Amino acid sequence: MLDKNFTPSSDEARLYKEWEDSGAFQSADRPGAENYCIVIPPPNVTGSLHMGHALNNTIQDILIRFERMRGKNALWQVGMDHAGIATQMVVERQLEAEGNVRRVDLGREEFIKRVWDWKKESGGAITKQLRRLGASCDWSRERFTMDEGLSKAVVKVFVQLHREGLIYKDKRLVNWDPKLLTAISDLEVEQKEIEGHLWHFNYPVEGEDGACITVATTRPETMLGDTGVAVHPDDERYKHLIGKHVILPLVGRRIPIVADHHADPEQGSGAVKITPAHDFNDFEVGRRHGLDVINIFDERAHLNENVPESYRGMERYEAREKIVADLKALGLLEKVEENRHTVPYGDRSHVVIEPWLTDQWYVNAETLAQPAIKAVEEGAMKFVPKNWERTYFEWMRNIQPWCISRQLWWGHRIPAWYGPDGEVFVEESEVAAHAVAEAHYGKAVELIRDEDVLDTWFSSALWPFSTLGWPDETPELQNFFPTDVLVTGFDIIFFWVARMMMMGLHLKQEVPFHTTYIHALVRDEKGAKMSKSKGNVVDPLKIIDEYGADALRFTLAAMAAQGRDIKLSMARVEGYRNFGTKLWNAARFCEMNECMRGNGFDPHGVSLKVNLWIGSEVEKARDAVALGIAEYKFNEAAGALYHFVWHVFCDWYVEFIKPVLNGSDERAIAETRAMAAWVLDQILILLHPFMPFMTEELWQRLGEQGAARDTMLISASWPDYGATLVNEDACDEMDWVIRLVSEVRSVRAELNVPAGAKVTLLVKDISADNLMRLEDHMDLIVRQARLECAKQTNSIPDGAVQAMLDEAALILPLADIMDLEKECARLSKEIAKVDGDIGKIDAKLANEKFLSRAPDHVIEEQKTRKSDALAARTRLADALSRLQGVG
RNA sequence: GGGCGGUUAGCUCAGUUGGAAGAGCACCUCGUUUACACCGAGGGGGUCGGAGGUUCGAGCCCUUCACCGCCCA
Repeated sequence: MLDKNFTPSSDEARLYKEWEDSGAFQSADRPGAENYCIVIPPPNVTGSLHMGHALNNTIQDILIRFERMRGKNALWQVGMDHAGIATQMVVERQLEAEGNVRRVDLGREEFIKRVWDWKKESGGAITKQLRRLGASCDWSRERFTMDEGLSKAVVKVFVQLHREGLIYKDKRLVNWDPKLLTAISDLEVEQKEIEGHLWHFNYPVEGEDGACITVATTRPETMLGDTGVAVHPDDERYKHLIGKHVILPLVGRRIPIVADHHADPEQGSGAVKITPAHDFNDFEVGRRHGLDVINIFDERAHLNENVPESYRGMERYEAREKIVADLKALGLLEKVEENRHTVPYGDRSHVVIEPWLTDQWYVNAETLAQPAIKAVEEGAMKFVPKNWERTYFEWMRNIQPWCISRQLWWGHRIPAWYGPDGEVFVEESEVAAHAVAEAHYGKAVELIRDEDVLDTWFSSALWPFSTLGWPDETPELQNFFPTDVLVTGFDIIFFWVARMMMMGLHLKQEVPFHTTYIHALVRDEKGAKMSKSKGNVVDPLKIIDEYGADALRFTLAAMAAQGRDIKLSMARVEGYRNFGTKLWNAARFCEMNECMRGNGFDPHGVSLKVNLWIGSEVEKARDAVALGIAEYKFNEAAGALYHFVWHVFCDWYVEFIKPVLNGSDERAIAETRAMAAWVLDQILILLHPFMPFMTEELWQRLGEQGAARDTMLISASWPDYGATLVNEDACDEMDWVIRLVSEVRSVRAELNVPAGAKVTLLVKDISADNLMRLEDHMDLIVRQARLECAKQTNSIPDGAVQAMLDEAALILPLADIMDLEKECARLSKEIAKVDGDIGKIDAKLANEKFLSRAPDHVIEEQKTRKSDALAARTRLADALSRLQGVG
């Protein structure tokens, strides 16, 4: 016997283990079956499950469980990325805490060993958390971007792209993180608006006694590296100064005044100082005018030997204060304004990024982007919802070289070796590099390997095929590549989707997946983005603890409408937990009533109208769920399930069959028991992708009686009913019964008829068909509407209440019980409503243009509605006058 | 500045090709009817952000304005 509730806390872990142990997560090698593959967006090895992961993986799990049940050979390829910067930071902090050891003290090899130790012990906490969510990924194929195989892929790709000229080394300004001491890519920089200042400095013009040009800057410290001043060519204020020079204060350097469109006459003073080594725009201006490039910072953003001695070694903000003070002392500080502007911050270090001139490796993204753009234009890869392709195009069409080298130790070390003269040899191994070098120099030479590692996203870009075994031509690669759908958030389109597209198309000549489903961002219930600093983070594991994984999953699915963010509310989670309990208790009802599954039971063979009807509803629900999932409209699929389970199965079917089960017709009882058990099984199957734990538990528990189960639910087949189960006659009939019961209940409630009072229902003017329906379903109508009896009549007793059901008048002789005043009020209200309808319809029908231009069926519909409304009005008015007569 | 999205019931949100405004929660009334009070029955509640326009007909299409959010400069 089932308990009153499902207990997630004790059952979920056990069920998950049973699934995993059974091998159900592994792609079955079903001969002839279609292949289906999703690669997980690899979570970060340092990460832990947040609400975004919960949504992302719930959706993937729904898809994979659904396709697995549909008989596909389904693989959910799981794994993690090595998160270069984040992981290195974690381990460095740990070393510091343990004994104040820095990574340089350990040396590269020992440090890397420590990282692996850390990974073994505490890395990958998220994989356990994904299990708690119920994620049915194939753990036997778990991959890590630093694994041997994936590393091999990375090296191969680097060497190949280098040979093709698509990877090259260049000296450019990079986004330098002076805390982490590494370059980072444009995407890892966060632009933040801050309240700052705009300092106006006067630079004396050479040879113009006392004349100055005023430049405005938000970064005074960079003036030590100025090599020019730019003004707009059309700016009348400065035209006469173009070509002249200024003497840079504090430094004494003679630098030119150049005309460049970069200078905005509207901004600041209209003249702008140019520091080519420390500003991306200035770098371009400097290049256009052949200005010197003077680097004034070291790697920690302290001033270096290229500045006057008194500033050397100073930290950048310390230098800023001193420079402002010194210029002020010289009388060259014109003014200081409040100024709101954006400043670049490192997304990991949270310090201000310094544009810095270094040698780095770059990918020629522009070339690789072309096929990736084309693939989306031509529909080889589709975004769902479609509008995200605009974001993709926008970025891809303006793509910049991708800086892929990182000054870290944790990651894939760049396979480049340098000879004594700096000649570079890019090869797949050190041995190969030596061989090539020997051929180059004519003798064996010592080679030094590049110290840097690759951006983590470089390896992630290969994920859809490297995890399947590439560059080896494995069976998995054959079967599952290209994969089917990528499920991710919009914030990852640039980081990952775009780069996978570029790499997939370049290396495999195919899109890595045909669909990218972009899901919502999960926000808090007020709509704010969840963040640690705001303290509004909702921990999915806490929700799982309190309500169970099924409730969380169903909530996320139900709220995953396309194109809108999710504001997570606990009330919803609770509501869907209740939904689960509702189903659980319906199962309990079935169990109590011995609704056992029959061997070889065929729902096509039932004869009772209720059973024909519920079979129809099951099929409709199945189609709605399948369509919703197939179209990535998870909210619609979830809504269809919720409605069917609660408001069709529980509210009506279960109530309808009670009189049958308590009756004496053995055949009807047997049929209904088997049908109820069958319907419940269908519910479990349809709901399983959304609520895997509870459905599996019920599947097992209910399997203890009746026909034996062939499989666990996770491996059960999505239903194919063959010939349709939809029986429109049965649906119409039961719909009529439902409307009849609802109408009587509504009247009773409005008139405050005590719930315990059994009343008589009289029907007048009922059609022969409906009279037959009334008689056929007498038991359940009487029970549901709480009637004494229901019978046909030709006359209306005094003081009776009336309602309409299609052609029939429903009459409740309640003279003794009802509140006369209330009934008059109820009737008046009804009449007013009908009058309102009639008015609207009349307005339409009186409109000649409507009659001449609207389609016939619309006009017919309006006419029918009008005659129905008039008939109802007559009835109601008649009923009202009778009552008033009594009163 | 460029782009994208949003504004529908107290709250959170659906609304397929334009043809009678929906759900969940909350609220109110009634109810221990043998699966379920994490429940049942019934009910109230919306000038669909504002203003124009197209149309016989607009929550839906067009124009414009307002406010909110996000992304990119």
